[in-house]
Amino acid sequence: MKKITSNDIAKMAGVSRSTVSRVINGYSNIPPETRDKVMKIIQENHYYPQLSGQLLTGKQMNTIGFFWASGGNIANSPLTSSFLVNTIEAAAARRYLVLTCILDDLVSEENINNIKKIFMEGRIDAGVIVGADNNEPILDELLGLGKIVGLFDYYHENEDIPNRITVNFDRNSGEQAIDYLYTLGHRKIGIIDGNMNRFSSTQRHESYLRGMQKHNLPIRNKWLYYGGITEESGYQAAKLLLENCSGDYPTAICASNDSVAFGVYKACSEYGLKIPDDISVIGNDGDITGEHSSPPLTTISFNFKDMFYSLVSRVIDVIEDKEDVERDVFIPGIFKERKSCKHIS
Amino acid sequence: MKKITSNDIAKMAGVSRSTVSRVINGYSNIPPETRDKVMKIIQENHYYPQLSGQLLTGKQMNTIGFFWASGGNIANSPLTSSFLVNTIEAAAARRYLVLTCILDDLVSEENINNIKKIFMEGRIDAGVIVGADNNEPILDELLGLGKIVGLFDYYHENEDIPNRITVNFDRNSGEQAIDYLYTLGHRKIGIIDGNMNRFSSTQRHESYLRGMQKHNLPIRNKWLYYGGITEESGYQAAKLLLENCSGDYPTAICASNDSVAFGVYKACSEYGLKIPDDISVIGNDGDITGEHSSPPLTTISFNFKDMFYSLVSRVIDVIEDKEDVERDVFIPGIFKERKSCKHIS
DNA sequence: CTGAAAGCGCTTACAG
DNA sequence: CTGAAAGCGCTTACAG
Repeated sequence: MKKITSNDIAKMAGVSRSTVSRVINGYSNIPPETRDKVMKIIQENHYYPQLSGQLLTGKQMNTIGFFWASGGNIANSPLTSSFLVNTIEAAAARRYLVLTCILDDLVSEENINNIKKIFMEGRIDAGVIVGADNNEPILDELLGLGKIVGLFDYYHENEDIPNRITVNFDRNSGEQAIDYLYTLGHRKIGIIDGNMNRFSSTQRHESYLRGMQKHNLPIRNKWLYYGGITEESGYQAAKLLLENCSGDYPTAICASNDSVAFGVYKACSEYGLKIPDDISVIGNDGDITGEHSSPPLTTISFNFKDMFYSLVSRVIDVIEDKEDVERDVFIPGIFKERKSCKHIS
Repeated sequence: MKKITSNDIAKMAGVSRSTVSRVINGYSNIPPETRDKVMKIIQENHYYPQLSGQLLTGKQMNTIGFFWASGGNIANSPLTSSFLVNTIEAAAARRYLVLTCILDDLVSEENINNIKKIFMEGRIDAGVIVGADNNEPILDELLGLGKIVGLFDYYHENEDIPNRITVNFDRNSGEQAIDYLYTLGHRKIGIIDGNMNRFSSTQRHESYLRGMQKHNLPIRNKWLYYGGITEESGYQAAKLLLENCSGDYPTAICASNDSVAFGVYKACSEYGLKIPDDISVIGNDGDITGEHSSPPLTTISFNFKDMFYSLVSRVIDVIEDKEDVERDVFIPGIFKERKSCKHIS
């Protein structure tokens, strides 16, 4: 099956390639009869202009890259796999396609070469990167080369880089959690942080501390631990906390994200502590699994669909040279009261 | 930032474009000094050959398309979102990228045009389509136009189309389920089918019937219902079954897939029937959620990762003109005994 | 070992 | 309204 070109169509229709091209691209100055004649031949022959030719004459790819930049399996968590799907759907709404790439990190030479190649050889008009630490050199390199990159959970203060687009979690969700616990009567509050290489985790950490200070609550090292992004990491951290506070348990624990909160659940259950009767737990993210956990997890929830739509549509705005595109957007959290926190006297 | 071309590199290095191209493509007849000189300039300038130029000289895209062809949200189920991830990883192992596309159906004119365009304009070397019914005209059209398409859960007997690659579930899992239930002493067995537009569902249906006949078990209409692919559909079907059999309950129910089985769980619980004490349930698929359901679901499990690796690697074999590529592969199920079936006397 | 030339499939000024 | 020509960025015979 020999590939058919605009030349072939032109010959069959008895016109020039220029005219074929004009018909395909909807030029107005083509008489209807010519147009119909050419279109008929095009359809009969299932002719589609080849991307290769179009690209060379300046056409865009209409494709954005989605890079999952952080080890672990994107598929295992409904939350993280929704990131990809949201990206695909947000792009489709603007008639863009998505080239997907799963990388274990942004550090190995092979991965760096891969991602750079994909950007540089003109395969994509822009890229969305998820799961990057806040200081990966490859990001600056891409940006320095003029590539448009959209980042989820990434932010640098006081830097104005027009081709860098970000979407982030609102930075006050920690304080929100503390306020709520304070209202419920809690004064001894423990904190389990997330992965401190991620922007959101550092912000939540600081926000927790701000909340504690505001209410003059003591910040005790024995109630403060580093977790991570997985349930396991939260479990390990919570076990340490419960083990090392010699019975002087906090009455509530703030978890930097919902996975960590589920780890806290597990550790508490091993220590015979009932949630929320013996200890209250509050999460961050709003993972749907928290609706069905027992008890259902009180959390600060974020609309990830909105976050990715915001990110992707601004990235596409920049591709299309729109003016006044907002570079950095923070999405507010929504407090979801469920059953994991209890009023104490 | 003006885009730099091989011409620019050639000038800077004091050689011809031909030589630059030869260096990039690793031709052997280049003296090391020339090679190094050119490479240095290339790296200093972050030069990457543009895909647009390479494509025109016959280079492949090294990209396969992943089309999710069936309404509903791929992200909601860990099972279905793993399909995409498995495809991406299997492709990456062969140095292919994946262009993803989520379609609600393969029927609307817009979707058909979209998918056809992606294939025809040379954006992808082949496509993998998941969730297609067994008789979508667009599939035959694509195949007829010589496009390489990989299909999951799709099969036509007695047809030899070299550019159609399939991977399917082994067709005896229904019989396996019946055999097992028979061994446990069950004689009154109900069946809830899946989406009968899918190849696997029809095969499971027939396989159940074969199993019943083999053991001379009665196939009663009142114990036989159509479900679908969702938990909700299984729930509705099971409710009908329990409602309409006037108390003459089957002692066991076969569910065409695990989601349907969870729907059966829900319906049984509403009817006050305990699993497995009052009624046994056996699924199909091996969704990990079945490990944690209560009771854990006995099922015929399939290794979806293997299935997608098999599919993708054979698709790539065909792209690369390898010989003797197996067109149709059936992956055997693995019986997973958990806690949802009980021995009865 | 290496350069000049042709060609891949398009689109777009340019000229008429 | 429409065709001939130039050009986009590469690679690959061809010739030397």
